[in-house]
Amino acid sequence: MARRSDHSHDEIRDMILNAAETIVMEHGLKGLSTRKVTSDIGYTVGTLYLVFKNLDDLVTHINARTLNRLYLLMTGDEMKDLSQKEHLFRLGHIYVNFAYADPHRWALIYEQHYSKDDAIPGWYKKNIQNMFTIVEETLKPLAPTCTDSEITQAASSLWAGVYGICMLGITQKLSCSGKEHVLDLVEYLTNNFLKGFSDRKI
Amino acid sequence: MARRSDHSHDEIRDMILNAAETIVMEHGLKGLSTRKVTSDIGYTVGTLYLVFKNLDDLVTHINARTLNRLYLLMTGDEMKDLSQKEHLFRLGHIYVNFAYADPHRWALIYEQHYSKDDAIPGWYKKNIQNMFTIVEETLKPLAPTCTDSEITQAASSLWAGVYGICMLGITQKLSCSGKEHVLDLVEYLTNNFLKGFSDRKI
DNA sequence: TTGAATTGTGAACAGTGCTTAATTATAATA
DNA sequence: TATTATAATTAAGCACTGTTCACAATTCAA
Repeated sequence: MARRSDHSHDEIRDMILNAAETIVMEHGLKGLSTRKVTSDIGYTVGTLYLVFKNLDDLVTHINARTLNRLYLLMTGDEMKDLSQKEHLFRLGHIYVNFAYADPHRWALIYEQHYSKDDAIPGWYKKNIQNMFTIVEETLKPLAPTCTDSEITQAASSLWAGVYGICMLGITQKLSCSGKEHVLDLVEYLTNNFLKGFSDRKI
Repeated sequence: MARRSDHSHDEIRDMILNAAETIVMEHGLKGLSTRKVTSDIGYTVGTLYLVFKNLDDLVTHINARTLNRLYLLMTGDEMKDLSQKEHLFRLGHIYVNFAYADPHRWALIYEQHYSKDDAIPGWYKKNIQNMFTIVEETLKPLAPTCTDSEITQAASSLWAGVYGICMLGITQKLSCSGKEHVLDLVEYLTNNFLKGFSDRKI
């Protein structure tokens, strides 16, 4: 049994996050339990509550990690030297591939439903917002006369759309749910959307 | 305690579905438990398992009801005498209003994640497909030269997009999540999509 | 009226999130 | 070095969860 000298507070925090992530990747949210996580790292339940407020809090931190990973991919070096249109299509491509690479971990972001009392932490909301901001920045050059609020609207609707296709694909609610088909759908949506978006008259 | 003469098998089935629906509407999936449902109708747990395979099966049947209700709205009388474009916008309008009228009951459709062993029942898959079919039928006249498979692709991507906007709106993951704003986003997506869809050259 | 068939129960099992009194190991002090 | 104080960790316990199944209650048929 682990004693306190074995690991620092921060080490335990990381160990819990890693173990929890592994469980989620293999068995989804359903497989995630406080006892399973802590026994996997050689501790007992109580320890988890010294580090995280509760299981929901742990999930929030897993999701923050996931969002950060996705953010890094969406802003990586391979995104340089692309036309703005190509840039947008690449973003969709990255998103779908990310989701299909680890469906459980990706879906966890959207499986967490906060009750009214226990609101979404502000710092976490920013993590979500960051993704939309990338899309906004990509859309801006495609319609230079657009107001900021219309850019926000465009990014919101397009990216929520990309999410929707991805989610219905992964949860088998589309007529055809393979990754390649979902990639096609995202490209198709983006393409049609862009035509309307670029050609608009103010 | 209820005795067998009190209610027929089918009556109990309906009572369970009604009670479960009420719980879901008020407290979401988290509030739904076999004991709560059955005690609400004056029975005990065991009875539920005489009527439904398990809790997942019950949820599937709640969702089937929800999808049927939505289907009726999307094919109702008020849908007649509309231009094809108006028809499509009206579908989006109905969908968003339906989701916001009972967020928990609507979200339940997408909260159910089937494991690989326990696949989605075929009859239930048809219920999902029906919704996409309505969209397909509405899109067809807007691009008469389209192949069936492209119509399917268009309906899938657009409607999954509408779903995505709705879900992120209801779960507070958009910069602005009010119903009116979500309605705007759906209209915006549909509008831009349609421009690309109608103007396409084959 | 008796026996068979059906209907419903509720205890039991193994699990869940979370709390907390008690215990143990370390660090600081005398 | 021995003792005390502090912090880390445990393990038991609470009120739940889904699911099963031997049993009891009720109805129907003979």
